[in-house]
Amino acid sequence: MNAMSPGPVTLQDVANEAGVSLATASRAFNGSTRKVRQDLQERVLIAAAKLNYAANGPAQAMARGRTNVVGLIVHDIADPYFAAIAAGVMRAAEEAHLLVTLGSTMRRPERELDYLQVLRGQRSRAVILAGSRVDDPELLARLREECEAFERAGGRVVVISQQKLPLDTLVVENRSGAKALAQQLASLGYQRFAVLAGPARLLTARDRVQGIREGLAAVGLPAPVVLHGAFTRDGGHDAMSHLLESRAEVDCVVAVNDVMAVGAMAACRDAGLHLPRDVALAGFDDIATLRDVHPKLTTVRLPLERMGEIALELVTTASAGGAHRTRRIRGEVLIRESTPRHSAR
Amino acid sequence: MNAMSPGPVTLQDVANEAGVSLATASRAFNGSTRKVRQDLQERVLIAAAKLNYAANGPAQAMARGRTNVVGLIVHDIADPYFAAIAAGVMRAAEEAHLLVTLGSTMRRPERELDYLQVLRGQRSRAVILAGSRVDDPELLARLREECEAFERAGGRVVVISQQKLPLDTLVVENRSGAKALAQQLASLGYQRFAVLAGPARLLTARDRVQGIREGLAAVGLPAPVVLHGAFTRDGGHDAMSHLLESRAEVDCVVAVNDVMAVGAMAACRDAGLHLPRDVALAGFDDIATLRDVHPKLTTVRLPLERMGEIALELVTTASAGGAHRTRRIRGEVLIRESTPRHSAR
DNA sequence: CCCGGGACGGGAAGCGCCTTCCCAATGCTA
DNA sequence: TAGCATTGGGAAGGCGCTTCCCGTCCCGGG
Repeated sequence: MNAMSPGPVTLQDVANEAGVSLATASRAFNGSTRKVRQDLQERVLIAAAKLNYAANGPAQAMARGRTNVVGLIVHDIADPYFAAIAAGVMRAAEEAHLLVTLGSTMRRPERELDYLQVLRGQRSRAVILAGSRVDDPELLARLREECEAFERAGGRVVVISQQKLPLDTLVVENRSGAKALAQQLASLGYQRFAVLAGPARLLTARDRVQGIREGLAAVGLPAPVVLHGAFTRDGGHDAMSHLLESRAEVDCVVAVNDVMAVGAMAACRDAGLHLPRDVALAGFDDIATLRDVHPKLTTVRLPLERMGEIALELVTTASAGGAHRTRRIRGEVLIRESTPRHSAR
Repeated sequence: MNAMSPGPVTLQDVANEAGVSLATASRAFNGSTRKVRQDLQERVLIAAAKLNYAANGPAQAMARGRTNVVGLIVHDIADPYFAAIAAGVMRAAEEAHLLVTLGSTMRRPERELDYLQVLRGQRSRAVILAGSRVDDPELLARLREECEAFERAGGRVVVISQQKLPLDTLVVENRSGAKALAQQLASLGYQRFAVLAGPARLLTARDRVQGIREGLAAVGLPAPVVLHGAFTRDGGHDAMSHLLESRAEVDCVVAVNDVMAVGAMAACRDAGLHLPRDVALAGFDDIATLRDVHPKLTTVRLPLERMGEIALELVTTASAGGAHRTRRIRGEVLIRESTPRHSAR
C-alpha cells in the first residue's frame, strides 16, 4: 500500500503511521503487563491493517527467545493414520494460534533425530513425535539425548505411541486393544489365526501382535501364525500372499493395521478367495477412508484426530512440576462384516 | 554437553571450543566468498558436533532476511488427495534442505489469506497453495493482493490447480481428463450418466463436471444428471442417495473424486444395489489407499506425489525473468472393474 | 496548594547471527 | 627483497522486535 520504505512493512512503519512510538505499537499488539490507551491501540491496529502489516516472525522469535511453531514428526504423511493425526493437530494448532512444521521421516527412524535438531535450532516451542518407537536401544539413547537437548533449549516434547522416554506421552493401548479384538474374534468361533505383522522392530506392530497372542492364549486357543511385512498396503499384500502360498490352515487373519488389511484383502482376491466366506480378516486403526471397503472391515478404532488434538493440548498446557504426563488412548473393537460369526469346520 | 554458558549453545561457544574466531566459525558453516582453511573448518565442525550445536534459525533468518521454510496450504490434510501431495512436497523439501510449515484450511477458502499473511510474516521462502481455487471474484482479488504482498516480501508462490493468478502454476487438466473419461465410458456402452459433483463454487469440481459434459456431448450423448454434494465421502454418499431416491434412469455414475465415489459406493450398497451390475461407477484422482476397493474403481490417475515434488521444484528454481511458469498435469484414464463393458438395455 | 503515586508514552538496550570492513600475518612470486 | 594474494581475526553494523527503565502527566488526598 504505502511505498514509503522499501521492503516489507515493519512495526516502525506502523508506529509512524499511527503517530505513536515503536514501544507503544508493540504493546498494542501484545498487551501483556502494560496497558495502552484505547484510542492509541485502535489507531495502531488501523494503521497495521492499512499497511497490511505482518509481524516479522523471526524477529519476534529472536526477541522473545521462542517461536509459535510446533513440529510434528510423522513416519509418512501419506499414510492415513498420520494424516488423521495431523488433521487433529492442525485443528488444535489453529485454535492455539500455533504454526505447525511438518517432518516426514519416510519411515527412517534416524531421521527423527535430524528433525529434532533442526526444530531445536528453530526454537520451536514444542515437537510432537507421532510415530511408533522402534526396538533399537542405541537409537533410543540418542533420541533421549536429543529430546533432552530440545527441552534444555526451552521446548517440550510429546510422544504418541509407547512410553519409552521420560516425556509427556499419549500411550496407545495397542496391546490391550489387540487382545480384546482377538478375544472377540475367538468368541465368534474362529480358532486358527494368522497375524500379518509389521516390521519386527516397530513397537506398535509388535505390541499388537503380542496383544493378539495374549488374547488367544487367554481363551485357550493355539498361538497364531505370524508373518512379517512392511507396515503398508504392499506389506499386507505380500504377507498375505505368503500365507496363502504356505497353505496354512487358517480361518481368521488379523493384520496389524487397516492399510495392511486392505492389501491382504487384495491378495485374497488375487488368489480367487471370497471374503469373508473363505477367510475372515480384521485390521486395526479404523482408518476413515477405508470404512467403506467391502466387506466392511472389523478393526479396532483409534481416535486418531482426537489424539492429534490431545497431543497439541499437552504442548500448550504446562505440566505441573515438570512431571511427565500420560494419556492412555484405548481402542474400541468394531466387529463388522469381514468377520461374521463362524461355525467351526 | 558443555555446561559452560547457560542456555543453548551459540556460534560463539562453538568458535571458542574450536579455538577460532566467531567470523571463522560462521564462514566454516556457510562458506561465502571467503575461504576457510581445511583444518580450521574441520575443527569447527567437530566442535559443533561435540557441543551438539544447532544454529539459531530465527537469528539466521533475521540476519539473512529469509528463512528456509516453505508453507504448504491445503484444504484438509486428512484428505488423501492432499496427504499425497504433501508427501511429495516433503520428499523434495528434504532434498532441498527446506522445512515445511503446514496450513490446513479445513475447507474454508478465506483461511488461505490468513495463512498467507502469517507465512509472509515468518519470512517463508515460498508458499504452495495446493487446493482448488473457488469461484468468488472478491476472494480472488484479496488473494491476489496477499500473493503480491508475499512476493514483494521476497517470497514466491506456487499454485496447484487452476491458473487464476499470475503465479507459477501446476495446471491440473481436470477438464480434459474428465472429458476423456466420459468418452471412454461412452465407448463402453454407457448412455445415461449422472455426475456426483462437488460444491458448485469449487473450480476443480466444476471443471471435472464440465469435462464430463463435453465428453458426452462430443459423442452425441445427452447431458448428465448433476447432483451437488460436499467434496468428501459423505458428500458422495448423500448425492448418491438423492440420485437413487430420484429414481432417475442412469447406467453410469461419475463422482468428481475417488473419495466421493467410495461414499457413493456405500450408498449403493445401503440401497441393496450390486456394483457394477446395477450401476457403474467412476471416480477421479486414483487415491492410493482406495486402489483396492471392490469392485476396483475406474478413475483418472493424477500423479499426486509427483505434483508435490514439482511444486517444490518450482519453488527452489528461479523463474527466468520473473515470468510465470506453467506445468500442465494431465490425468490418465484407468478403466477398471467398476465400469465393465455395457450392453445397452 | 503541594506531594505521592499510578498510568502510560517513549528512548534505548539487547536478542544471536551474518556480513563486511579493516588490519595483521603468512607464504608465494617476480 | 619488494609486492601481492590469501586467509584469520577483531569489531561494528544491522535485521525487527520486546522490554526495561525513565520521564511526564494526571489524579486524589492531606
